[in-house]
Amino acid sequence: MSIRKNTQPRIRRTPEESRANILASAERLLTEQGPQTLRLADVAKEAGVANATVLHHFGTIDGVHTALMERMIAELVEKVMAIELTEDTEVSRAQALTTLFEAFEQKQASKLAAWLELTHQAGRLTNVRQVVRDVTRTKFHHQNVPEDVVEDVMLVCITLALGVGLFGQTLSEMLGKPPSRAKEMALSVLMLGLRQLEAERKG
Amino acid sequence: MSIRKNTQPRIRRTPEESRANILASAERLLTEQGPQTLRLADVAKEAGVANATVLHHFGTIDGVHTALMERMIAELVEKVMAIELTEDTEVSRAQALTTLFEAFEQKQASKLAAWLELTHQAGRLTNVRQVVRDVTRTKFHHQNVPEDVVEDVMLVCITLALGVGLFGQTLSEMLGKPPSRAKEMALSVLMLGLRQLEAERKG
DNA sequence: TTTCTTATCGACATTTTTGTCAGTAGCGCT
DNA sequence: AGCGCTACTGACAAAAATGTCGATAAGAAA
Repeated sequence: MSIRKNTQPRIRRTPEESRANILASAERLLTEQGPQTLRLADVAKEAGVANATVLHHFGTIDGVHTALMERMIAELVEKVMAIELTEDTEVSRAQALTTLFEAFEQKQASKLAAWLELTHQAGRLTNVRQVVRDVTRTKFHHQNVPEDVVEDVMLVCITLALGVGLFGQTLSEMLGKPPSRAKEMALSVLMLGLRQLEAERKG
Repeated sequence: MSIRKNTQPRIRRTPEESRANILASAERLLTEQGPQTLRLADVAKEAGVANATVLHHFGTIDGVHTALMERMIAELVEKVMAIELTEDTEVSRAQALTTLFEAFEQKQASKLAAWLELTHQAGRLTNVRQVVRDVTRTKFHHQNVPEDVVEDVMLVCITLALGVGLFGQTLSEMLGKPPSRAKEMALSVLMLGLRQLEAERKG
């Protein structure tokens, strides 16, 4: 006489699918609830699996954290590298900047960056320099501007994009303005500032 | 026959001193080790007191968090309000911006802000709007610029200051540049951009 | 000195979170 | 159908973190 536990039928995924499912849930938690909800039980529940299943695929909860960081970093890098800047007109530059801002906003890449910074894990971003170098060469090589000037400019753009991505919406709303106001203002100031910087270099 | 435990002599502080000591330790932990080290045992150890002592003064570990947030917020507000901008020349404006950047950098105010944002506690910053209003009125009332334009400008400045404060150093170093490079570049671009914005408004 | 208040502490209790393990069940293969 | 592999699970164990409590001692006041 066997006792029949009324459990749900199991969903059996490929290891890749299962890992992807768990990481997607973790990412949702990170961006919607904050890093402190990235606990074993929370992640497992969000993913709809048992705690032990998470550990089966990632070893420890820290393994989940690491894998999540790497996944999000890869996503972001891909997005940034995909930004088009074939010709450097005002219009195309504005578009590129807008895309950059959105890359740091969507998928909460800025939150990831802040998380890394606060947890002193920014060292994981080992390829930032390489990415910036690649972008400098591939997108700006047709300009006659020294590479380290381009890098300095990208430094400001990224810093501002991160600031806007992380704080823009909250700050805008705190001041009783539409949530995209910070982004818009940042874009304006950046465009004008960069134009002037360029003019100064030439003049 | 009494057993003499070899314990350190107790340090007895006033409640205010004790709270201050604990909060200072917590702040040190937050900025040097990250938010996840703001645990009861960590804070107590850093402050050199027993766990129970921390709870005696703050009730729960969350009480410590709250008190710390409030303390750091008050500090920051004080610093921002102290920024001088009597006359709006290029030089005085540059000084004011530099001071603003440093206010968000020192004492790790940007880390506090990121912590609040990530933990969805930004609502604690209830007086941001009031501070911005006050600054607008007291520091800019001599200008003939509409108040909400001033507010928009301050929005960009704060966003950028937060971005620089949180990510500036790390990003600069990742690109193989001196740690203050992001701040310097941000200042340049901001100054030029604001000047242009002003010119456009007038023209 | 003696008394009183209370900041402080160690020991313990409770709760939360992580990790282990042996057995179960889905699925492809023969 | 039967077999083998392994993703999956619940139950349990271990560790970590928070919080409670009675006793102690530092300092002020009588």
